[in-house]
Amino acid sequence: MAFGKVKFKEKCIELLRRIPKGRVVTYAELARAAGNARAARAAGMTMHCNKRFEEFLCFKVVKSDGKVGGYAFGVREKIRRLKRDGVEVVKGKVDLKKYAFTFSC
DNA sequence: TACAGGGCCGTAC
DNA sequence: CGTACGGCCCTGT
Repeated sequence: MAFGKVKFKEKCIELLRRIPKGRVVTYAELARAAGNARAARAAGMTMHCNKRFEEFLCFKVVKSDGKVGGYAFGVREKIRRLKRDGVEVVKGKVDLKKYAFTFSC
């Protein structure tokens, strides 16, 4: 809302765009990179509300447990996009050990 | 300014 | 491994 501060939302977008192909990040990591490690919840909701990101990169964001979580267009679509990106999704979950990406890297 | 919603997280049992 | 509880945060009206 404020104009002076960098919106958490905008920050998330920037981060999402930095995610390499075939990689995913957790809401926690995203929120953390955005500035607040505890804003994981808000991070996901923020995207959902906007659901108009550059290319709906929100599909690259999953839960800390590896579950794909939710998606504005449906989990089904989210999984499809992840697979198309090279991320293997099994039982609605992703191997964070393989695809988890950190902005600190 | 205040309220409520929400795609969550981490811990505990 | 699954469910349950509480807590933290951001955005929109």
